[in-house]
Amino acid sequence: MVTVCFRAAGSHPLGRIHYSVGIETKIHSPALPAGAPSPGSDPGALHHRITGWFTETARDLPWRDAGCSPWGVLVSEIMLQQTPVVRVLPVWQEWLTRWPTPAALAGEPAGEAVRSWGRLGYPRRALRLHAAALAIVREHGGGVPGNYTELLALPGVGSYTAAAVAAFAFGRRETVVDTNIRRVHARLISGVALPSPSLTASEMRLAAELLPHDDGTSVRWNAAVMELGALVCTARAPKCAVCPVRDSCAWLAAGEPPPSYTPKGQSWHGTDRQVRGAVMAVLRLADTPVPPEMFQQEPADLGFEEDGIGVPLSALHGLNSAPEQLERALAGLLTDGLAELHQGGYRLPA
DNA sequence: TAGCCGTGGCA
DNA sequence: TTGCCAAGGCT
Repeated sequence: MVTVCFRAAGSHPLGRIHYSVGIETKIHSPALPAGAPSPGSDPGALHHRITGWFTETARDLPWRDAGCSPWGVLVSEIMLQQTPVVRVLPVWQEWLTRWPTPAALAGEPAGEAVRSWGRLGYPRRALRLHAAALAIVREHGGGVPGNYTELLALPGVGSYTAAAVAAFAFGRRETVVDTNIRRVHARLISGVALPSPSLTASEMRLAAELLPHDDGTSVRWNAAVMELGALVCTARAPKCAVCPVRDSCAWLAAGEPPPSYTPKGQSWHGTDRQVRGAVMAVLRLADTPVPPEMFQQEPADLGFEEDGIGVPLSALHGLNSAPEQLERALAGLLTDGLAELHQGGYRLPA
């Protein structure tokens, strides 16, 4: 029994994690949660219909091109974390032109990565991507590693990104689970409107169960389910009328029951995050260190040109009444390595 | 593990 | 207009 199950998980990095955590409970647990509905149709039919739909309607994205390097795929996956495709596209093109290899990025200061990150958001991702490039050069001879475990060890690469790069850049069979795939599984298989707030072990088991056994098919399946979640099975107003598996959907069959919980929104106005974002916008524009007192002056006095949108400078100016908030933001940026003190002013890391 | 971390489009 | 949401990761 143990031998059989270990062999089944052996080629599967996530399976190995489960094995090391607790083999008895994992091995003897059923493939599907006890109370969960069964898929309702055989997986082969789902595979055929969803991958067939993918072949016909998939977006033509540059990181899906056969000629795209593993580095290009890795950069895209980091940029796409919590960020829509349309905003990633132009920045990805610029990055791959400027830094076509990990060594090219590793040869420049981290601050250049942060600056060229632009307004993608979560700029610490730029910092981690730069650190990942350094690690790739130092520990992997300049080539993006191709297996899950080595990818997972890179800065900014978590379980999703490691599986995605191994699958999409190297053709490996991996259980890829992102927010799109989770939502498709929740509706199609489990019959609920939304997946649970955080990724659960049963979701991983379900995804592993649904994964086609053949390497190539599994890669297409991962991409196809993700695309289905992004284009059809969307969080708000899903387009069920054009869904290739609508007649197999447990959520539709159940009468589209509403979510069992209400997601808590992310606050923004008046938060430290807003101040951090405003400070970062100024630092990206500045070519000399910015003294702390400058952050609360009139935008025009900073000597920068408005960048056409004008949000960051005016937003920062409007925060005059919260000096302690600015202090927290600046201290946090220093701690995170997104800014450094130089000659009495703040600048991007050199 | 729950909280934190940017940004902008859209309903 | 306000709030939701987007190919998550880290502590």
